[in-house]
Amino acid sequence: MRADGTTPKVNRDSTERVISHVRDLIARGELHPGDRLPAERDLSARLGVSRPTIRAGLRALAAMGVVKPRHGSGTYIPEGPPTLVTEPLRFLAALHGLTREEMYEARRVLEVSAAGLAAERASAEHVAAIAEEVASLFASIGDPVQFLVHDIRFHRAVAAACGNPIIASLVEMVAALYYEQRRETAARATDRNLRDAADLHRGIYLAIRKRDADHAKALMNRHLLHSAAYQAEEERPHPLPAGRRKPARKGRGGRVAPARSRD
Amino acid sequence: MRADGTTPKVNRDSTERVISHVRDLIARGELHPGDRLPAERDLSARLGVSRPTIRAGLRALAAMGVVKPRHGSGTYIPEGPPTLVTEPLRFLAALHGLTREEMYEARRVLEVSAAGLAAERASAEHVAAIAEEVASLFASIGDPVQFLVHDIRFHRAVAAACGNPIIASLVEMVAALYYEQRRETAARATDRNLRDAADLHRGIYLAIRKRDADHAKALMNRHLLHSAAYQAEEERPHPLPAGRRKPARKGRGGRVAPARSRD
DNA sequence: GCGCAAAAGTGGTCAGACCTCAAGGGCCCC
DNA sequence: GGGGCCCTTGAGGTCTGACCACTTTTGCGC
Repeated sequence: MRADGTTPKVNRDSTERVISHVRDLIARGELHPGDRLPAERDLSARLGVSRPTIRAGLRALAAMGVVKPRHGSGTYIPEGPPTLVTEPLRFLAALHGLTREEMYEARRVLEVSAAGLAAERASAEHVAAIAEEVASLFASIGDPVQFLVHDIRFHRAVAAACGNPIIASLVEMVAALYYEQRRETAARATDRNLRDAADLHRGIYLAIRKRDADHAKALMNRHLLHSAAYQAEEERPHPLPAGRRKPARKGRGGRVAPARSRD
Repeated sequence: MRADGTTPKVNRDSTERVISHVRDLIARGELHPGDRLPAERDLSARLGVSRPTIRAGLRALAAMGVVKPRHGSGTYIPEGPPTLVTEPLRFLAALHGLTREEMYEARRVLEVSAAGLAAERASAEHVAAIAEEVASLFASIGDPVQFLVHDIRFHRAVAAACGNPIIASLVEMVAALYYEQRRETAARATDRNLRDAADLHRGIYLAIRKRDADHAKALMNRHLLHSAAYQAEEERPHPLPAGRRKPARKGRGGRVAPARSRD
C-alpha cells in the first residue's frame, strides 16, 4: 500500500477525488484553457489510485465538457469561449418527451434577453461582428445552406455581444438543438423566405446599434416566433417519439432491447 | 472477428457505442425515468465490449446526469422533473473566471422570464404551491435557515409554474450556484431583512395570481437585483479566486452599487 | 410467522498488459 | 546540406480477470 498515508481512510469515492483534484488545479490557477493535463499514468501515481479510476474521473470531466482527450497526445482543457455541453439537454428532451415548442420558447427567452443586453452594452467590435453577419446573410440569399451558416453566426454574435458569457453559453446550448432540426429543412427555403429573414436580422442589428433595447428584444421575439412557426409548419407530421406520461414502471431488469447482435 | 480485414468499424469509439446504445434504448421508449439499466456485465456481453468500457460510457452518462449509479443495487435513470447537472457550470465559472455578477444576471434573465410566463399560465396547483411557500416565508421570519429553505422553494415553484420544463431546469441549474453562496450568509440576515424579502415574494405571488405578467417580471427583477446587491455587500472582501486572464472590465460597471448604508 | 444471517447480484476498484495514434527526432536518400 | 521517411517515445483506448463494498433477496432456524 502507499506509505504516504495522505488519505488513510478516505478511499471513499476515489473517482470523485480525481475530479476534485482537477477542480483544485483549476481553482489554484495551475490549469487554464488550452493547457494539457498531466498524463493519466502520472495522475495515477500522484493520487495513489489506479489508472482505470483516473480514467473514470477524466471521462466524467470530458462528458461535462471540462476536458477533451486527444488520442496519442494528451488530455486538454478546451480553449475558446465558455461552452456548455448540449448532450445532457438532448437526453433530457428524449427522456421526458420535451416538445419542440418548449425548446423554441426556452431559446426565445434567452435570446430575447440577450438581444436586449446586447443593445445596452455591445462593444464596437461586437456590433461590427453582427453587422458582418447581416451583410453575409444578404449575400447568401439564393444559397439556403450558406444562409443558415450565417444565420447561426448572427445569433451567436448577438449572444456574445450581450457581454455575459454565461448567458451566451446558455443560448448556445439551447440553440444547438434547434440548429440540428433546422439543417434538415433549411434547403427548402425560398429566396423570398430568406429575404424576409435577412430583413428581420437587419432590423435587430439596427436596434442593437441604436442602443434600443426594447426594440431589439421585440424584433428578436418576433423573429424567433416566426421562425418557430415556420419550422413547425415544415415538420408537421412529425411528433416527438417518446411520450411524457408518468410511467413509473419499476420492473427489475429484463427490459433490455432484443439482442441487436452487432452492427 | 472478421477475417477479411475490412476496417472493423466496430473498434471505433467503443465508449461512444455504449452511450449511443443507451440513447437508443431511451429513444425507443424502452427506458424511462425511474427504470434500472441492465447490469454492467450484461451490457458488456450484449455490446461485445469489456466492462471497463461499459463503465466509461456509464460514467459519462452519470456526469451528464442522465443516469445515477447506486452501489450494490444498479444504475438508474433519475425520476422527478427534468434536471440539468450544475457541475459543468461550476467548472466553467472557475476556468474562465466568471464573476458572481454575471451569475446573478443570468439568473435574473431566466427567473424574470419564468415569472412572466408563470403569470400567464400557471395552473391552480402551481399558484397554490407558490402561495404555500409565501406563507411559510412569513412563518419563518426569525429563523433565517428555514427562511432560506422556503425562499429556494418559492423560486423553484415559480420556475415550475412557468410551464416549460426546459426553462425550469435552466433556472435550477443557474440558481444552484447562487444558493451555495447564499447558505453561508443566510444566518446573518436580520428579521427586518427577512420581513422585507417576504413582502417582496408576496408581491410576486400576487402578481402571478392576478395574471399580471409585467408586474410579476418587474417585481422579480427588483427582488433579484436587491438580493444580489445584498449578497455582494455581505461578501465584500471575498473576490473570486481564479482571475480571468484578460480582465476586459466592462466599462459599464456599477451594476451592483456599493450600498453600504443598507443594513 | 418472524427475524436474522448467508448468499447472490451489482457497482467500485485494482493490476498489468497490449493496442492505436500523434509527435519528434534521427536517419537515409536525394 | 536539405528534405522526407521511419522509428522511438509517450499519450490515450481497450481488454482481462480478479477482488472489494454495498444492497437486496433468500432461506434457514427459531
